[in-house]
Amino acid sequence: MTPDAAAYSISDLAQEFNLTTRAIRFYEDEGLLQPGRSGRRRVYGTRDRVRLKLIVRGKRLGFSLSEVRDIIEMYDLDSGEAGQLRYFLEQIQERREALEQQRHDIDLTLEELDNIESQCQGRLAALA
Amino acid sequence: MTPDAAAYSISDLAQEFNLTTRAIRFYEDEGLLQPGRSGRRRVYGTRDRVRLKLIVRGKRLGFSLSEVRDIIEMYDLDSGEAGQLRYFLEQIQERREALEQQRHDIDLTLEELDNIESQCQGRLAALA
DNA sequence: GTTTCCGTTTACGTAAACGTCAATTAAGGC
DNA sequence: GCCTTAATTGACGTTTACGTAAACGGAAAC
Repeated sequence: MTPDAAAYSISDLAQEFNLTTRAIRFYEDEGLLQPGRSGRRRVYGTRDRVRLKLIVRGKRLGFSLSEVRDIIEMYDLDSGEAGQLRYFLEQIQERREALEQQRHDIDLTLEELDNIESQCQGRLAALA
Repeated sequence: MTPDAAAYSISDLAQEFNLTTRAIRFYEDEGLLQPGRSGRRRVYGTRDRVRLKLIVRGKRLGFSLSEVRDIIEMYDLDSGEAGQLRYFLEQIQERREALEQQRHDIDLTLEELDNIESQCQGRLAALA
């Protein structure tokens, strides 16, 4: 008994992740999802749900779909070959550096927002 | 004497920020930059350099150019009106929340990268 | 004085990520 | 049986963010 009995329709997932069904089908065309079929209808399982979660998170981080695909493929590593593994490790390191750069950018931007906010507050107070 | 004597050519900035001149002109078309002219040639000052820095940072964070424009406009607040100020404060809060969400996403992704890396390392060690 | 090198302008091209029909199908409600 | 509603497929349209090619301008090198 697999605990993977969960099944979702396309609109279930569209609602949950605030996406359009068109977008979800598009992700499938791009090879990011592989739902089953019940007749002609798509049936999504836990695996695809997890992938969708990765997709929307990736999008929030500004990743392109092909970058998201790269990341997803990292999760699916069944390549036992050493060369592949080393390559993966490189990729992981690159991603990590990019993400740390992003976090730094975020911190800078947040600081600047603080400054701007202070100025706004100051002016607002001056109008009182 | 303003300390704003700094002047850059388009290719200076292109090189510094690793952009094409085409991109920089495009940003000007979009109203994000307002270089001066010496004859027909564009001359960029400190102000535009700062803006370019904001642009590339914004792009690293996945912002669209119009979102970057919104942010840049926040820096240029000379609106003394209270309504405007309150509106700005709202915008700032929205941005802040989005950025904090991003940072959370980054942390999640970094954790997962750690897991994947461990698995990779493990398999690699198993091959030795 | 002409080659060389930037820079400019204009315009068309393009890839990514969907949106938006339109036509069709299948399933459920009554 | 019919109607509504959700889902599918296919095709074309759209926006963003530039790329690329063509044709010209001016200044500097030689």
